[in-house]
Amino acid sequence: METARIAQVLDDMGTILEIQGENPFRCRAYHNAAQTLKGLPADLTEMIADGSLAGVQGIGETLYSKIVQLATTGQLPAYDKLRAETPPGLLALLRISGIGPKKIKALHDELKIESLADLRAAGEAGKIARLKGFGAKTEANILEGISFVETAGGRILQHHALALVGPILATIRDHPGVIRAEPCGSLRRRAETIGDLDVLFSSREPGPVLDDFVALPQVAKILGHGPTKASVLIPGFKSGQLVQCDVRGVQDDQFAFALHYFTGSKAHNIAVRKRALARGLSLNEYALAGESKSVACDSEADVFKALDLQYIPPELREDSGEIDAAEKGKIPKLVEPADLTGTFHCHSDWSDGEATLEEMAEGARALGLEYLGIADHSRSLAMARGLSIERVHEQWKAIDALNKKFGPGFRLFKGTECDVLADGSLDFPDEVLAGFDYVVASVHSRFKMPRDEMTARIVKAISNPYVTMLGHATGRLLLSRAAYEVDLDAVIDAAAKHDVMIEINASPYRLDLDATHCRRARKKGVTIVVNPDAHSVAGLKDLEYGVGVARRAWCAAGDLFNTAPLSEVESRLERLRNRARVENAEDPRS
DNA sequence: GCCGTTTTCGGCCCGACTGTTTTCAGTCG
Repeated sequence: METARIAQVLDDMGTILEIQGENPFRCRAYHNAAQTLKGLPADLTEMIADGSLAGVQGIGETLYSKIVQLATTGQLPAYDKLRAETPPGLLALLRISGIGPKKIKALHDELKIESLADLRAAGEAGKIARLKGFGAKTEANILEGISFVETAGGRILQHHALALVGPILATIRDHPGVIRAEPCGSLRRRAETIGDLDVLFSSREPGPVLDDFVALPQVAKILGHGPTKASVLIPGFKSGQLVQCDVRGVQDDQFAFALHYFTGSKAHNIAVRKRALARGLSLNEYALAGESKSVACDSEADVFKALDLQYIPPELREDSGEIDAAEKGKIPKLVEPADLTGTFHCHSDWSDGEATLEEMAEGARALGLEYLGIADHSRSLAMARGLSIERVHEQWKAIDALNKKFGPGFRLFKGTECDVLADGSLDFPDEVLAGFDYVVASVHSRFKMPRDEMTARIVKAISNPYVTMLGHATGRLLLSRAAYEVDLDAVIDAAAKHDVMIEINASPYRLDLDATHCRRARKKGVTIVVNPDAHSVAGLKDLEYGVGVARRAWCAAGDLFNTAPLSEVESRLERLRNRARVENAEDPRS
């Protein structure tokens, strides 16, 4: 069974145990193990084989054997038993804000509620308000919560979250009483998608700032409003969608602690708190203090330092080895947007892009890049106006002319986003591929292929010596289309073997390869390249989202191909092309 | 269910806010 699926099973088990009223720490152990599995440093199967899984913190004897059983047989009787005991509809009730395991258990025990539909019926009949511990308000909130999960809820994409939080942050920063304000939460950690928006500010008097915040015109509903914290719903980008925004105010000498606390992740916070406790200190969102003393910190770096840790950037705070690394001073200097020297996977109006070659080049120069690779679609992708071989030759001439015009100092590269056909062959013959400076191989068709076939297809494409890099490795569209079935570890191994780079597709709709696999690919020696998949000049700016993924994957500037100066990029591409020529010359078929 | 240089039992992160209470449980982050 897939690691992600195993994590899901453990998560569900923890939740069912909660609803059954089990010891909360036992439940948490399941949730923690699920979290740990998602951030595992290597392939689960390998870690079972080499015994390293047994040493992982938080996975004891019991969970170890359950995980191994799931991984090898795909079955777990204990899970089947739990599911049989608990109506499946009960888990869905957790999505209602304000409803937790205790309330679900009470509703199930007292009213025989087994689904959202049951809950709605009970609420409309006024039965919920009569239960002990419930009341009229709770009943109204539950009914509202049901319509919320059915229509408005759900996560949002990073660029949408930024667009929503921008005006709120600006309003708060403009408030005369505000000293500092920052977005935190998953947005600051640059998570792939964002659940809700979190903003922290410092002020001697937070109350009036919050009063102004909840009075903002975009606020559709106030969920809570106290002297230091307020939660509201604001309209998102899909019609009817509402997004939760939480704002917290603290005193300025508390800001560093609060910023760390509200940035999370939860797992990271727990681990850091435990570390504080081991040093006789207690860490919360206001202070780091022991019995007799309190440690003043003006920045997060001070907080980490007080715990004998190197500064840990928000992107690494997932409790996936960062605390160990920080203790040993092994946190890398993460890549930054300014480190990028150019990028490769971009489209022009020769295929489905909006801008001309020259406009794209000027856009890249305006961002301070030294080179830009144009990789328009190949001939099979008619829908995206894929280029015929004839058009490819014409485009090369156009690029040559532009490069002559630009002179030294900037260069357009001739690339192609070449379709990987169903059998793993490429959409252009080798003699055409040989004329490009580089080749991005991407899958755009037959997404429903069985896993083995899809893996073999991509591995075969990667083994073509003309392929320079693999485009959007899983084809996923965040929040709208699942990844195709593929064994990414096999793909990563093949990329390492054939010296093929793997792209981080920086489009906020894709972010593909993801950070977890990207980190694994790096460990196996695969070179990473951040590409915006830009279809317009504005799309080039998506590079920053790709850098976010690279940072979450622990990448330093040197781990990426497109941080090297133009001359080095040219010579490496040249070397890779020569490799292809030599291999083909040795091939008895040619 | 996990864990251990105050250890093999007895802990396990902690505070704000809400709604139900009449001092607190549940939920959330």
